Amino acid sequence: MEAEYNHKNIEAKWQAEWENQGLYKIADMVEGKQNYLTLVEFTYPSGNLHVGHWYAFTVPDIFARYKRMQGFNSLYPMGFDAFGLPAENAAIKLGEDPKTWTYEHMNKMRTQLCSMGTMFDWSREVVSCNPDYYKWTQMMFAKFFENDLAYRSNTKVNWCPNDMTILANEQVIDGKCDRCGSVVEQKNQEQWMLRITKYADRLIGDLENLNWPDSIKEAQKNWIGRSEGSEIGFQLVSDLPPTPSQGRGEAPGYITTGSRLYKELYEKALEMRSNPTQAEEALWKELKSNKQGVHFRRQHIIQNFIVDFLCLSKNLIIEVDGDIHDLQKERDEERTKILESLGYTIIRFTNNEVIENVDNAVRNILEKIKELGDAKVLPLGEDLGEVSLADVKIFTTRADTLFGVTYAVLAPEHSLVQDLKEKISNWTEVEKYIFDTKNKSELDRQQNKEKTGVCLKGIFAVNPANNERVPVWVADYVLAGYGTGAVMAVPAHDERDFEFATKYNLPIKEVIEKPKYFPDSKPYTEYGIVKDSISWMDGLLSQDAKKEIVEELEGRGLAKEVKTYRLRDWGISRQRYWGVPIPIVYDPQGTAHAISAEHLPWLLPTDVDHKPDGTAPLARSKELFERTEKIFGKGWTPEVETMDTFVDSSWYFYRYLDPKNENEFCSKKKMKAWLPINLYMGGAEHTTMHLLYSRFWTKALHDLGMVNNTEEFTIRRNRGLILGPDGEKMSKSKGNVIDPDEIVERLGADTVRMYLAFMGPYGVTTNYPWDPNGVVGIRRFLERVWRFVAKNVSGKNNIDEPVWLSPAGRPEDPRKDSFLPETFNSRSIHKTIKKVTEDIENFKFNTAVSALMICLNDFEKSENISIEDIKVFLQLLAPFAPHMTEELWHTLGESKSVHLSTWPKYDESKIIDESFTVVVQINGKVRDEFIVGIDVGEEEVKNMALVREKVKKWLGGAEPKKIIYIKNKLVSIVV
RNA sequence: GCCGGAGUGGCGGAAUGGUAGACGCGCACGACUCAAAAUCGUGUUUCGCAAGGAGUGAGGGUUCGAGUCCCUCCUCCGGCACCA
Repeated sequence: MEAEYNHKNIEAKWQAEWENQGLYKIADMVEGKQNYLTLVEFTYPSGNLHVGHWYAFTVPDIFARYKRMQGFNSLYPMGFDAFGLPAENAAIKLGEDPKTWTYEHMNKMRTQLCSMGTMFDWSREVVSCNPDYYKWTQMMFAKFFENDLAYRSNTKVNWCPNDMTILANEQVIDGKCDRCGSVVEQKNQEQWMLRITKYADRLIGDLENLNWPDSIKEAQKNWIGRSEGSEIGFQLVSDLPPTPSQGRGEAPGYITTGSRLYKELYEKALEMRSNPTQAEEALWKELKSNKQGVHFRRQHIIQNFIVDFLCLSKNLIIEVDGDIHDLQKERDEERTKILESLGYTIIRFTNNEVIENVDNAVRNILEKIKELGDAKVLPLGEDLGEVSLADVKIFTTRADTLFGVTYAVLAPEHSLVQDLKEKISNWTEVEKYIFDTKNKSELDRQQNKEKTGVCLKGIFAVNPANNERVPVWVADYVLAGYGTGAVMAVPAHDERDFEFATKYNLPIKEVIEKPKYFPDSKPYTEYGIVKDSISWMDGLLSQDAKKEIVEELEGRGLAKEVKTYRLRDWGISRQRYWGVPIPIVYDPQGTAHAISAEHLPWLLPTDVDHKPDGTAPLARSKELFERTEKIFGKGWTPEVETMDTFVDSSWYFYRYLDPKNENEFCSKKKMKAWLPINLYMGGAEHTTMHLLYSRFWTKALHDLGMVNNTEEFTIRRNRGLILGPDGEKMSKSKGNVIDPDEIVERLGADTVRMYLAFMGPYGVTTNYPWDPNGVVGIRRFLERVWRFVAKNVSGKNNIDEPVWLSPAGRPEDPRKDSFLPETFNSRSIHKTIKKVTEDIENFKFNTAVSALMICLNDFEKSENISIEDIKVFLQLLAPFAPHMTEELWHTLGESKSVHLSTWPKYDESKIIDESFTVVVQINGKVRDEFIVGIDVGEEEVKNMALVREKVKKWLGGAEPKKIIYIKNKLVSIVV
């Protein structure tokens, strides 16, 4: 045995030897062994291994090796996610063919990966760009198509102008392309979609039983974004002049809007607001700066009343004198003129009446209406005999605020906007607004959140709860893709609506108490008292109120409870070359047909210039078109788009189980043997992408009868990143990149593996900085192990007889009690077995390494260590440092691989200490400690504590009130 | 803003409600050496000569006892975000 640890020789030697032996070739089934599948995400053949790869692959390898030694038939597979943009872009840059580039880099990376000393079973390698792999990707897509899980749709898509392709929502980060960072544009385009939304509920529900971190579960739920609410029908009406003779006539009560009068007054009010006096301006300012301004709110409500009550009747105007703010006075003359010319009566309340108590003011108003007797108010839509132009469904989770609606908003893309353009008097303005919004990039939308919108003049929406007529706006703060693309705006209870209403001077109406009226029931609103501080999204309104309102409207067919999702269907079309061709052909009429299994794989053509120009390169393939016509007939054309690579990675793990199968993507038998996957370790960046897609894929395959399970990833743990020594993300520009090849060359793969395991707990998303000194510390440890074995073992490696390394410590009969000699070290090794085993189970590789270090420290201090103990130690170290331990294992006379040996078991009786340190606390502070034997009883220990000098001193003669004894730990004395 | 997670020495990090700082790095001193490196040994939260005191982001609370449990707040990291 060499005196010095030479990692280069050892690692090269054993990697070759293992390869020779086929040590890591794992059978599908082994008699008497349970299968255990440890999965890590297969890798992109970027062409160069970085520290991140080492962290991702070598630490889970420790786990897989440990499981194997524990007696499991442990599989740890690897493959290449070989289609996709980076490879393609790199190839283009170098003027190469993506295929050549990819295969070259895969070869290079395979060699690099082998240098890690992992137990990857390369006989099961999966390469997503191989036709015998993507054949199955295509087959699955075709099945999805036939079962309405794949469809073509013209939607707004995220377009990356640099990569010249569509991106999925998941691939847009902060409005930028997640690959190249370009600002993503919005574009309308046809593309292939997968109906992941159909699985939204199951994707949420099935999270329940997965052993995944809560953070991932929450993130997925969040991403899917289910919210439960109601869809409520609002009628859209035009503003035809009123026809007083029609309608319900006698029903007394409160109405607000409707009729030409409303229109006139509403517009007048708007004008007032858009062209305010100084006093009004001051008020708006106050509103904007002090959202909870009571003073304002009061006044504001009054103002709303003014607007509303202005419209109370055909011949009655009720007005609150607002001269305290100089608001109304100024306008009085003008308004009175208009009103009187229309033949209205004006009733005026003094400002004091209102300001003192708004509630009373309201009541007074109502009283006065009653007194007048003939003040008749007609519900809109009925009395006017207006024709409904259209129904618009809005989505809300706050149906309880229905009585606070003061306007409605349609998304600019909403189809009704186009449908009603004849009725919209300011169409030019509206059209321009829509055009402008369309051209906003995703980034613009996200960064510039100043609300904008245009009123659809000539159209009103009718609130079904109270038949109130409210104006309709288009605004891009309402998203076309969410809910129904239309909302009811309740500025008093929604911050966004509030902001918008404030900007455009729209009324704000607060619903304070449970609303009590519908057109058919008690006809007034309880506005209640405005409290001093009410927040915007207050929780004042109960679930009951919500339920009541929705039920009432449901009864009239105007509402229904619905669930809506943030999740969009998955757009998989890519206008790029290096991907799976979508297996669809179009007949001469343009109807899409899935390509049947006999023609799969539907090969990626090679006769194209694949430089991206925004159109699909496959469209330029003569061969592809000829092939299509040849097989399907004249006039048939191929689909020219390729698939998102997340499709490839959605099912790759199935293929590991049956990589050579030509008839099925994976036999059911093999699935049954290996699935579900026991452990899936990977990067946090896949939380709402790969992990979600893949779960969907499995469920879809399951529903099509193609796989057994609905979830395949039993345990998932996300890992963090390895940062540069400066604590920053590694990047060339920062010059903090650690090159693993260089470190492996200098210190060895075992050192790097073990250092990565030692950095901190695995399976949490903490990022750890690479410490160049820290890694040397691990190297030192391995050298110490080497020297320790070399020093003690030379010439004494007879494995039949436990060898006592120090003659002085040799006992009479080393096998008296067990096959392991009874020594201090025996206890030490048993403790270490326990600790390392438990820590690996919990992915706490760092403390497992620490336990091994402590064990070696003990060994070095000790006089006599048996060969058996050393061997156990090597076994425990083997998953971490597979090469070195293999070498030493053989040095100790073993002929079979240490990695095939059985994980040692500890003996509980060997771990128990004979004595322990009792800590004495007095009033919670540690004052003394002493050692007692394991079998000393509670009373005795307490008494021993009480008579100790230090304890007496601290007690100062005081009588203990209470003495608490914790077995084998402490005595706590309370005075 | 919402949802997760985390705040412990100079650093990475340890601690079933029971001696805070295991293990490693770094640093200091010592041994070996002509010397250096390597290696080995000793020490290393902080204030204090000591006895002793303080100490796990801040402030409260529960407890004989809190890094750990509860409440309020602050900071950092990750995810989502005009989602009605």
